[in-house]
Amino acid sequence: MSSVSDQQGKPDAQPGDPQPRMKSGDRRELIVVAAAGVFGDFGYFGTTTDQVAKAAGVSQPYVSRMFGTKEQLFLEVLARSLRTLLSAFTAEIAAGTGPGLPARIGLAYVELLRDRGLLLSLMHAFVLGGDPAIGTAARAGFLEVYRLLRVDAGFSAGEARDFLANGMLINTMVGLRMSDEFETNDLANECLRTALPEKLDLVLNLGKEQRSDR
Amino acid sequence: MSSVSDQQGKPDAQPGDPQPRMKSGDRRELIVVAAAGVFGDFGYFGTTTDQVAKAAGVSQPYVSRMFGTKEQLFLEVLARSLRTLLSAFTAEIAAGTGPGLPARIGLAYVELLRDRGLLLSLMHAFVLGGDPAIGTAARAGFLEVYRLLRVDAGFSAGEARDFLANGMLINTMVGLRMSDEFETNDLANECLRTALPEKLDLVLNLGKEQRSDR
DNA sequence: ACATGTGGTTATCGAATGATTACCAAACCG
DNA sequence: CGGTTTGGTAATCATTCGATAACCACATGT
Repeated sequence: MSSVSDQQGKPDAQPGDPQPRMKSGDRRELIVVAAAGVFGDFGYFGTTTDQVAKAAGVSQPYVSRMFGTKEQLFLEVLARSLRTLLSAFTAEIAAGTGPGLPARIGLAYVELLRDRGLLLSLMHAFVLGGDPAIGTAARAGFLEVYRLLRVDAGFSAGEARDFLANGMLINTMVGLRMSDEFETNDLANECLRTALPEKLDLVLNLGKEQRSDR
Repeated sequence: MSSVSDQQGKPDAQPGDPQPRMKSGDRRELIVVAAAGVFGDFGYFGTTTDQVAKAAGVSQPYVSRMFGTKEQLFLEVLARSLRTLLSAFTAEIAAGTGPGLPARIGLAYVELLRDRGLLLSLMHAFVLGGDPAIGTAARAGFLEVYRLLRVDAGFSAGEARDFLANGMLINTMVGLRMSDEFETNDLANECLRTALPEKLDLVLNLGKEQRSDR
C-alpha cells in the first residue's frame, strides 16, 4: 500500500490535499467565492470566519489576515456579487435593446442563481441597511442596479419596479428554501411556478446540493 | 430638593424609573415588541439578548430566563409578526371582497410599517430558510400568507405573486434605509415613489426616528 | 405579622469568535 | 547553492455573548 507518509518521495498526495501552492490572488478569489456561499446561507452576522475558511479549504487566520476583517470580506463579497450582476445585465443590453430585452434580462437574472450565494448575499446585505459600512455599500449597489435598468436598459419606472419586485420575491423564496416544499405542498408548488415561469428546475436542482453545515 | 434617597418615604421616583412591577404577561409582550424592533434592525444573529433587554428596559438575564433561548424569543417575534399581518389582511377581507380588495390589502400591508420591526423581522426570517427551526417557521408563515391571499382573498396566482413581489420590494427598500437617500438622490427618490405610490410619507417619517444604536 | 409566590437583579461562567503573533516551508532569484 | 520573499499554519488572546445561579424585594393571602 503506502498511504501515510512514505519513506521517500511525497507522501502519496491525497486527491485535493496537497494544494500545490496558489498565487495569492487566486486564493483570494477562491475565498471570496466560498464566502459568498456561506454568507448567503447565514448572513453577515451569522457566518463565522472559520466557516468561510473551511469552505475555502484554508485556515481561519489566513482569512483574517488576507481580508483584515470580516466586514471587509463581506464588502468584497458584496462588490463581487454586484459586479457579476451588473455585467450580466450589461451583456444582455449590449446584445440588443429591442422589446425582448426585459425578458432576456430576467432570464439572465435567474441564471445568476447558479452562482451559489451570489443573490442571497446581496439579499442579506439589503436587509442590513442600518449598518454603517454594509448599508452604505448595499444602497449604492441597489441604486446602481436601478440606474442600469432605467438608463442603460431603458426601462420605465414601472417596468424597473416590476422587475426588481419579482427579483426580490425570487430571492426571498430561494432564501426561504421554498423548493424544499415543492413536492409536498401544493401552495409552495404553485407559488414557485408562478414566480419562476422559466428556469424553475434551476432553483429546484439548486436546493438539492446546498448544505453548508454549521 | 430631595433627589437621591430621601430620609423617609419613597426616594423621589424618577419619571420612568420605578416601574411599579408589571404582570409577567405584559412584560413578556413588551419584550417581544422591543425584540421585533432590534431583530428588524440587525437580524437574528446580529442581535444580542442584551440589546433586546436594554430596548425593553429590563436586564439581560431576565430575557434569557423568560424565553429560555434567543431562538425561542425570535420565534415568538416571528409568530407575533405573522399573527398581526394575517389578522390585518383578514380584517380587510371581512370588510368586503369586491374588486377593491387588492388595493385595500395593499394599504393594510403598508400600514404595518408603522409597527417598527414587524415586517423587517419577517424579512430577516425569510432569508434564514436554511436554519432548522427558523426556516421551518418562516416557510410555514409565508405559505400561510400565500394561502390567505389565494383562498380567503380570492386572488389569482398571478395577483398573489404580484402582491408578494411588491411586498418584498418594499421590505427590501425599507431594510436598505433607502429613505435616507430620498432627498439627495433622484434615483432613490423615484424608486421609492414608484414602489410606494401611496403612503410614501409613512416610510419617510419612519426613517427619521429609527435608530437602535448598537 | 408572616410565609410564600412572583417579578425582578447582580454576579458569574463557559463557549465561541475574530484577530494577532510567531513560526514554517515552498518557491523564486541571484 | 544560499537568501529572501511569499503562501500558508498552529497556538494563543481578549472579547463578547447567551445562559445559569444566587439572591433580593414587593405583593398577597391568611
